[in-house]
Amino acid sequence: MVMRMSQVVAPTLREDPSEAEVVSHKLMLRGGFIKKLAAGVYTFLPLGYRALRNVIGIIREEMDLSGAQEVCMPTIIPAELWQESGRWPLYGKELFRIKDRHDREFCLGPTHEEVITDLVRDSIRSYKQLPANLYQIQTKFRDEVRPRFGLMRGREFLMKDAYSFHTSEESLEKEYQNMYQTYCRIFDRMGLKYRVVEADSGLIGGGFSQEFMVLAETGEEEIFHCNKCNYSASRESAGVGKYKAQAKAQAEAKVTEIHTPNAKTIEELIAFLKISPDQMIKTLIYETEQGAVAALVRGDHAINEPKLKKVLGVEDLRLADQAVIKKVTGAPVGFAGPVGLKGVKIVADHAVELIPLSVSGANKEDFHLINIVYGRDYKADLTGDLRFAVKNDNCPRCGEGIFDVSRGIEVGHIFKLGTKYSDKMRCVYLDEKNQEQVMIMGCYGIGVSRTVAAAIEQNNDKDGMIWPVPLAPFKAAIVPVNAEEPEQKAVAEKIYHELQAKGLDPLLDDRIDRIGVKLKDIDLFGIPFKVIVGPKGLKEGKVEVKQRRTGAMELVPLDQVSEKLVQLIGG
RNA sequence: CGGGGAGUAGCUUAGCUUGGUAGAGCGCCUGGUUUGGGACCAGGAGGCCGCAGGUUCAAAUCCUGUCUCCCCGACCA
Repeated sequence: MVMRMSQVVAPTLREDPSEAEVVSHKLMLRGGFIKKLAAGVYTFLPLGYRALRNVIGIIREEMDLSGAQEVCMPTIIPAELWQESGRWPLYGKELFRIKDRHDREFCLGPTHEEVITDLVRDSIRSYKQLPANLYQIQTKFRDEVRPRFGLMRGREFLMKDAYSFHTSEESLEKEYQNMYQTYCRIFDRMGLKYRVVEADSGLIGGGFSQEFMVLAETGEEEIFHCNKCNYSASRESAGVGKYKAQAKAQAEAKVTEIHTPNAKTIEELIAFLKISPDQMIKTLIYETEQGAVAALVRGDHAINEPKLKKVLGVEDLRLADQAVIKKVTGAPVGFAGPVGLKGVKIVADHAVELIPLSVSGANKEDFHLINIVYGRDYKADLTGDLRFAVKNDNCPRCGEGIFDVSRGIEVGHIFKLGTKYSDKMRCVYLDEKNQEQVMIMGCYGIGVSRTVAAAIEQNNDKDGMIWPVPLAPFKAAIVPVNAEEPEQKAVAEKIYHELQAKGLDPLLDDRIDRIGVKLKDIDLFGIPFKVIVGPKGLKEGKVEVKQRRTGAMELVPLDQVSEKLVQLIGG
């Protein structure tokens, strides 16, 4: 097949479409890579689909190499399976629910633990068939509350999901490491800069998990990493290490009640009392299955509810409403504090204990207390790490370094699921002793379409995308300065066929357009190399080879062009 | 789901306050002049002004409802 630009369906735009905000979204729309059909639902046009196929190809090759087997499961899933796993009522509105003509309930699969578990429990009976790792590359649906940023957070998107089944934790651990290595190879091959972080496993459940983050200034996620050791974690799960030297409280300063009319928020208080937020105690009243609790964090910190759950050992946690707050503290919202608080468990973040003289609500409308000393004026029933980490916090792993923060885009996530699904869905096998055992599972995802967006997010400039070679929709574009001039035309065609013969995936820009227009488009597309065929070069029997990323240009004799590109593209 | 904003040609948009023949730039088509980084001239095609009601002699414009899209927040295997 000859790829001639004059025939490629790529409706490019000179202006940014008003619907796009982030750079990858703008560029893909401008380059005619994708077209929106509905919020969070996109068509891939030829150029976009070529890039997507490159991503798919690398993932598929590496997954196959890892020993995983590809399958393809339905996108439409009967509700019964989800009821069996218990997720039907839990998953909420994000689950795209539909009914068939007989009023039977289904959902569009947002993830496929249920389907794969159903498959494996019926297909695998013996320990001799384990371990097994099955994967698919398939469209997923999540009715996101707010789809945004183009392919970054769509409602319909392409995902690679793999599920492994084991007879032991050791076997799972081995496969988990295998997947870890496989993921590293996948993202290395794509030429993307990424970092692996420890993460919270969220609704999918299970224990330890790691996320693969493509680094980009514009990433949605904050990544915390130690400047001394190799600890790195997502904002949700980053632990806060031990605090260093603490100032001793001045015991003589007595707790004093201050009238603070209308000052309910931290901002209002620091302005009113002329203090800094790190002197404040933020007191949040929560309801749990064990009753109400008062959680304390420093005024400049944000509470991390999953951490709070862990420290308290509760399942159910929600912020108390006004009535409960009034009952617990005796004051309206905004005046809660730990001093004199009775009848609720008090749980404090480590940082709160260390405030020398702190300020909090007085549990009395329009009053706050100052000069509070921990241990003298109140004591927490429980202390722990309750808050989101911030830049410069101490590393919990090595205790030496502090956190740097960078931004990234989550493109991969690997989990040890354990028996969460196999247990509920009775996915069992017979072991050597003829005993029935529940399979232990792992689960490994890559956001395939999101990876395309992430690659652009990481690699672009004012002129457009800059594809890493392995992902580029075309590796090289041959651009005659004047496509109507016979010599240029002939030379361009010849080079085109040479490159194609060498499997270099070239594009021939045969459009009858001014050179500037053609080059602008090719740059926008992010094609790594351009071969410019013009009269100046031809006089000396040469063409120009120009690199998209660096702008570097080299004159290359005609008979050496294909060789040169083989060398540049790397075969 | 809460707050904000926007729907006018393929794209970017003006017009709306103060109702009276729907405009521009880009792109597209034809002809000509050009031709090494988004050319120029001339001519042309292309609009249910998101949709539905209402007010009015008359609605892109005013009123009501509704749908869609975007942004911030909450949410996010």
